[in-house]
Amino acid sequence: MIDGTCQTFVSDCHVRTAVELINHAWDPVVLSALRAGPTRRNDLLERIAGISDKVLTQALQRLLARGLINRQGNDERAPGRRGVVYQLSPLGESFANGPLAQLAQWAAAHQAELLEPSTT
Amino acid sequence: MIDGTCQTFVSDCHVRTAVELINHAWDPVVLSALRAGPTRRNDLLERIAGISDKVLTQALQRLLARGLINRQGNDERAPGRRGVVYQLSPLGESFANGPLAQLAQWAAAHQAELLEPSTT
DNA sequence: GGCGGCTCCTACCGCCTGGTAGGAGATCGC
DNA sequence: GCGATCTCCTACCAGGCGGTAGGAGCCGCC
Repeated sequence: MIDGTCQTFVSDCHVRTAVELINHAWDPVVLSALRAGPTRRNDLLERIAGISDKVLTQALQRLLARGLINRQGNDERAPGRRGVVYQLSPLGESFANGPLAQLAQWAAAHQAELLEPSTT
Repeated sequence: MIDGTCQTFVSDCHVRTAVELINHAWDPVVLSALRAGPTRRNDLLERIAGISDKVLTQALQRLLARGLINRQGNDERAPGRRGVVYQLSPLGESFANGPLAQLAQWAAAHQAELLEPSTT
């Protein structure tokens, strides 16, 4: 997907590129949680409140693969290693503090106007 | 979901609120396509390139239900009515031109740095 | 050594999104 | 009238995300 069909200024295929970054519902939440600084996996599990063990692992792997976060403490994923710490990469920081934060701000500002399809 | 647990400034639960707006991959694409102005359904089908008939209908319904777009030309959805035109509501405009556009801009600017998990 | 905590994996299952196919109803043009 | 076009719906299906459960391997503490 997302071929080079981008005649319009920015918002035709780049939207899809952007959407892929937040397609997995939990990824931006993890990203946002990491804005507080380097965090261990278990702390993320407690902080994020609602995320499951597996989903967090997958989200971290996706974000790692995308280069949005780094892990520190081990060269490879090793079970049991305790010093493992995840943190935002410069790219991830730029994303989390830029568009992601603005998205959240917009949602916060317009939350009242948003008609939720589920709220009858 | 998204209860009032929002002790952190903006980016804990508002992120989830925001994510719900773009959870359906095609919604922001449709929204972005509507930035060009009021458009008929069939024109959207051609313009968006890749969207299927059903998905467009569903996306339009979701966006309508959320108040992000309006339809003009009929009071109710009526099969066959030709004058039906969809356009951004003020809320949708604020979203499409604000955070969504910035998201796309960020994606455009950092596209090269994004390692895609699928690109080998 | 024994126990618990931490990280990570797998297998299974349910739900939802998106794709395909087909059709209904209405309008327009001939 | 008739066909073409447009809007919208339904049914079915594949794939993926997320949740649950269970377990493996390693570490630190007692």
